[in-house]
Amino acid sequence: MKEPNLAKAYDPQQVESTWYQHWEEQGYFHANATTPKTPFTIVIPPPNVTGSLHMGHAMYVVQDVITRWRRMQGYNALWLPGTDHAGIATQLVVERQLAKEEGKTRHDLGREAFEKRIWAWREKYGHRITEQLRVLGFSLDWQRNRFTMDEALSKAVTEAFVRLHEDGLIYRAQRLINWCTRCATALSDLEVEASETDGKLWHIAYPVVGSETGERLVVATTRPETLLGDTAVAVHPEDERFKHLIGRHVQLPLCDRTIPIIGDAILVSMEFGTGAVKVTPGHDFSDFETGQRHSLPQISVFDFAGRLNDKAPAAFRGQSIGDARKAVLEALQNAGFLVEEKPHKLNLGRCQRCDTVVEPMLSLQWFVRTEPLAKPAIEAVEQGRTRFVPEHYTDDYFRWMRNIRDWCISRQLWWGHRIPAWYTPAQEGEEPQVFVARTAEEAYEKAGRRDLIQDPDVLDTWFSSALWPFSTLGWPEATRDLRTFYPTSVMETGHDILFFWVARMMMMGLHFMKKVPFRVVLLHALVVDENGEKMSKVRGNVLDPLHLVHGAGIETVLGVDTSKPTAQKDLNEAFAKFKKAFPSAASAYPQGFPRQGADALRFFLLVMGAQGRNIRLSVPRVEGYRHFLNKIWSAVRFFLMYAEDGDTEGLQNFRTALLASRGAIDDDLAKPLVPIQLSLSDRWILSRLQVVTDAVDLAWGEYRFADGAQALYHFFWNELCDWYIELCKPHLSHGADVQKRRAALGTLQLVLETSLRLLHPIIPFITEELWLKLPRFPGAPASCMITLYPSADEALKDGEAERDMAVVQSAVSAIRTLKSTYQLKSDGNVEFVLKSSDEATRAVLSAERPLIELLTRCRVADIVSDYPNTRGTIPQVQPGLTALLLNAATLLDVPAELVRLGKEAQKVEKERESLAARLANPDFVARAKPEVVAENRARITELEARRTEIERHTATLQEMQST
RNA sequence: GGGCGUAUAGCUCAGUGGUAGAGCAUCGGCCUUACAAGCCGGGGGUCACAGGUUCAAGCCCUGUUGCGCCCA
Repeated sequence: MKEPNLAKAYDPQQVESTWYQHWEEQGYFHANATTPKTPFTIVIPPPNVTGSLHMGHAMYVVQDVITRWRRMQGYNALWLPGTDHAGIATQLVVERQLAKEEGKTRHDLGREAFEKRIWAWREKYGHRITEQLRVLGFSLDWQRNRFTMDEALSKAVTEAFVRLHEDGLIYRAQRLINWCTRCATALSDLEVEASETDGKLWHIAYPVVGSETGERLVVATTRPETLLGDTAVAVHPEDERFKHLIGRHVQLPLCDRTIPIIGDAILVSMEFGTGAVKVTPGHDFSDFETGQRHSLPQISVFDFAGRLNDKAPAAFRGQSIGDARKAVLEALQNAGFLVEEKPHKLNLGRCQRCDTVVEPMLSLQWFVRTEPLAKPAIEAVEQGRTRFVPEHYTDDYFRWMRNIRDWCISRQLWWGHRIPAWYTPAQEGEEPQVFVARTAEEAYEKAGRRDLIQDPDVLDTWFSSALWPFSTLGWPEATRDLRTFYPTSVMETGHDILFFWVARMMMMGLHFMKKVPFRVVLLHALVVDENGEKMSKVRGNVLDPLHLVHGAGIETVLGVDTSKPTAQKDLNEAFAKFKKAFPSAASAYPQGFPRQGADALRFFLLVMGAQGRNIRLSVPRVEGYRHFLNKIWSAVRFFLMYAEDGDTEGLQNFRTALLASRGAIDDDLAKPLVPIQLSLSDRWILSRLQVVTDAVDLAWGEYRFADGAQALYHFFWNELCDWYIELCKPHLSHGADVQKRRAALGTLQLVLETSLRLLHPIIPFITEELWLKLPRFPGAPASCMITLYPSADEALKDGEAERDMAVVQSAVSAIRTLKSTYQLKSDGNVEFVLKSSDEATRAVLSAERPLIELLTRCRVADIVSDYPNTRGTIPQVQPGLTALLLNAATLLDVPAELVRLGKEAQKVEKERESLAARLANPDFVARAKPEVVAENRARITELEARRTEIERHTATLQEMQST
């Protein structure tokens, strides 16, 4: 034994500070497009360039596991990194900075200067996110790092736009679109989030024109201010109350217009409100459609800044929409048109970015005609060329694709890809002509004139993202990368961007590349707080993954600025929110988080990311996985204490020699000169290693990461550490037999080395550190990450060893239970007899007696088939064997022992009865699978034996009690 | 309103028709020379509810309820 060259305890800081740079410098992350190896590609879902790391990015660990696994399996694995330019978000960030630092707006600067400003900002801060991805150990090929605003990718965007336009799949039209008054831009349907809001429902009376009875039609509305743009009132054509009014007109209150009463069964529900609906095609999507059905005019009464325009009556012009509502209601009230006002819950569309209520506005915008693009994208999934994991997302995909609406892609921003369309200058009474071209020159040529004006708008960021799987590989150029790595293998992302992104990549990939962009779409769970609520800044339930990785004081965790005078108050408020969202973390870490390390966080996310449910972030559980890493650390440390530096040659050949000795390698030269004498525990752990290797292989292949990670956790801790390491100790000690020592040391090294490789994709840092500490031989790879991923050796699977080991474990746990129940000392004087009627069991017990004694620190006095006089003993009856504590007369509390045995008997009897009932059922015997019947028979036999055994001891005790 | 997911130990979660499990927490005992970030042992369950299919249901089917998400 010696002091190993390894710190006593695992320290994530020490382990994680250097490896990443080394890996990157060595080029291990780089995929070469010219190797003959089979390519395996993942393109990263590009994080927002303005962003910083959040738990969603931490989930990229799934991609890293897949990539590292495939790389180790010998694939030419490419994981391509990049960021997107996040049009609105980035523009907002820089505008805010400009306002704060210089009190200026972007208009003060002008477009060109503002764009320069954003680029400068990007230069300064845009790399934060990529640095943070490195902290988590992600094996991204940084030589291929891409940004959606790169020259090449911008070219791809222009090319895609022009070609889609040529194909008739992009058009410009005046439509009702979603308008965010704060961001001052159009949005696509997806960027609008519906949120239930407390509002009111107003009943407003519209006088019927020419009614002799003074009849008034009362409509119900949640938006009275849009009344100014009404162009009809609709009732249900079957509604007996109003049927007679269809075709007549009403006087529009506050305006000197009359509007028709129409019958429309689609828009109007007779039960809702008053049964009459005002129709405002200029400000409501369903009204717009109604207007189309009835050829109604569209009147816009708001401008793009959210104020009433000159189409509204003079009294309201220039007011904000909110003010106008109050003014309209007041005017209606005064004029006697307001009938009723009651509370009402309504769904409001809000801007995804800034939460402002979105206004439907009539506007001239660019659209993608999606239906023809969706068709092949639907077929590709129907035919299985792309499949979803978990599978149920397939239905969501189909549903959305089959009801797809045209996609508004123009944005009134300054940051993004400028729309490649040029117009002739506006002239009285003439529509400007439109020229779509790759460059201004091309447009001039097409137009035959030079005084064209380029469209000021930019494209939706998601438009460029939709091209990501091929634009990042060089499209539209026919590059080597594109040939090699497209279609990509797996797309892994959160299910929240299935429509935003995945569906659109499918459409664009198929359109431009004629091949699906990816074969598998893996949709992971979202990371939520302990209550299952989505993390959001508003709720104050966001945790920064890096605070867990590096550790952080409570002020940092809560994001409180301690230099402010209100710091204490802010801290208290933030902590209250934190406590609500993360009760267990708040009680365990009131002062902040200790350093958990990237590996622990990775393990946690992977093991919790089982399919079909969200991941509730539990900091104590992350810590639990750090403890597991410490366990791995100390197990390797244990090995290093015994490993001898000079012996590496023998150990390097251990596996080969082992397999040759099993006949699994047909090579006499590989056979060891001295046979390898494996102990039962050696054979057992080697067999278990093969089983877990298979399990992991299966799990990764099916993208069941939780299963694989859990299997490895269980194997390493509960089999390798809890049993094998304890069992091999006597073989490693100084007095041990040299052959046994060699076998144990070789086995331990083999198992550790293989385990580290199996674990590497999950926890790359610690496995690299430890793997390199193991004895190495010349020619070995320089890093764990470029070794071969293990696969099971069939020759080392050993059913006999597993059965025999189960006997040993059963005996050990029987003795331990008694020891613990009776609080016996571990002074080596406690004696047991092991009893089994089965000869094979006794043989195993005899052979492994020293180990049983070692593991229990007790003496096994005898191993017998029967033990007639049990007076003065205390039994622990296990399946297949009984352990008897000897010389227990003084300890024995007869009534208490009777209770203990009684409970045991009850448990056995309950199970025996249910089995007996099952076996007594002729249908079961006749119809169940034969092996199940046999299993049940064997089990009932065993239970009966145990029952008899317990009854015998009970009888003895009762006899003792009565005498 | 439509769709999807989910309900299992105090908490977080596995469980792929055939003996209900893990981690954390809890209780008891251990500083046993790899690891107290540890070791050993114990307690803890009407598998949301109601029906059905089956020889057999936590698992499959139907319905109900709670929670979450998506779409309108």
